[in-house]
Amino acid sequence: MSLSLAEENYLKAIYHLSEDGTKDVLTNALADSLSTKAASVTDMIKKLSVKNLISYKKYYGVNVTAKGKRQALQVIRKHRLWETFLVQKLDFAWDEVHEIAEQLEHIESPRLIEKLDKFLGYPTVDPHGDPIPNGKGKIVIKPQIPLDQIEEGYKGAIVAVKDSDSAFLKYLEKIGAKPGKKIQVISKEAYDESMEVIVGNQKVFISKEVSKNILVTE
Amino acid sequence: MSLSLAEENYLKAIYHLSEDGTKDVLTNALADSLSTKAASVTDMIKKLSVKNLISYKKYYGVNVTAKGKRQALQVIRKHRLWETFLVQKLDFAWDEVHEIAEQLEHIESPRLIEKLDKFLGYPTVDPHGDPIPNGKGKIVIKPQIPLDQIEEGYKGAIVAVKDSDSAFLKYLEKIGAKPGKKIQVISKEAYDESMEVIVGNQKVFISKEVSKNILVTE
DNA sequence: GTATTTTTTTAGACGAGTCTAAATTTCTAG
DNA sequence: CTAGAAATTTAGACTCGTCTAAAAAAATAC
Repeated sequence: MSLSLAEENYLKAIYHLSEDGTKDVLTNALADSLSTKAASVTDMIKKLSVKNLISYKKYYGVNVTAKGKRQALQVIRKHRLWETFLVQKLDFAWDEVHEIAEQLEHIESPRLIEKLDKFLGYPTVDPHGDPIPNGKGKIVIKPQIPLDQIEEGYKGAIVAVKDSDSAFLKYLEKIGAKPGKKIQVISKEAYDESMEVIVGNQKVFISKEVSKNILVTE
Repeated sequence: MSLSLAEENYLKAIYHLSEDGTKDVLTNALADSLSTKAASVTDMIKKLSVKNLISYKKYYGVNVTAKGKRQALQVIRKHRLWETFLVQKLDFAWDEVHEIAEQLEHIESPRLIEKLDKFLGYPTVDPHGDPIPNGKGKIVIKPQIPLDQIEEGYKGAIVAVKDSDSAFLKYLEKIGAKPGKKIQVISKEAYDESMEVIVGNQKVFISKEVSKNILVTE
């Protein structure tokens, strides 16, 4: 019983907008997120509801069921594995891969995903640092703290970045800051909370604007 | 002006059934090949015709136009590059990749295909030995002769296989015969045209049934 | 060269997914 | 607590790709 492309996209959007199933999602929010109209959302919501993938109470928003969550996580797993492939193997920049992965995530072949996962060395995070659900749909999240809450003398590594704005990603690229890289905090300015850090082996100054969007290990 | 999934599939089928644009394709042949009904074929044919991708005269079959051929070759290029990726990088067997490539060939991103091509080292043939059209849609074909027309003493290499039946491919796998492998003809039996050949460094007997489906260099 | 069979096309319908416009329900200001 | 605003749902229509059944054209048989 496999899902259509549209069904997968709705399910994924609901899962994300509900913040991993914790909040209910409103019709208009979903319409905005999917660049469609509220009427279309209502139609699709009814279908997913009949299939027991989401729970829906008229006028009060929707959320994924356990079954829907499983399916959403499979799509997310595929999306993030493909993004990892595009960046690591095909040499795409982080900010170019989203649209392509958006297409690739709908390819149906469990064997393909298994083999891709193996080929990539069973990665646990994608190029943005977002966790990749495993084959059973489990997400293993390492604790991650925004860099702006870190004190002088810290040593650790970047695990993820929050903002996915292209200009921001390009800036990070330039200073060599990407998930997996080691990072040290040399000094922190009390006045504006700007920091001097070592990332890779380069010393750089970063503003609070930037540091709050970089997530690091404990 | 990009094509829908169905349009791409029709175009590709027409191109293949017309033997690269040399013969006209009949409605029923197309319906069989696409596992659909003649009425559906007629409908789609009209659409492709309006878009100038095929030329169509009622009751007399269709063929690709120059524009349609270009598009068909792009899809075929993508299909064969993905098959190559699946076999060479993800370690699939030849006979498992067709259906997956059938999905992957519709992913739209010229940059993706360029980068995939580079990643694979600009291959000229896919795992079945079929030529991969280049970025401009040109096919570079090496001369290829069915092995059953070859005489004793020949030394050359396998360039392709004709039959794509799974059992046949598995048999070839077993005797180590795949495109790129060197092959020598030790002896040929006049009575049934069976042959003794060395492929790789293994000596094997093959029937005419098999040899006529193996294509080799001049 | 007419009759029968085969192939192709047309006519009309359907499901998926979307839309606009109108109706309904819920929210919110005063 | 009620009127107006905002959000959501319903009604009806459209496109895409498909189908079945019937009509039309072409091929074939005798």
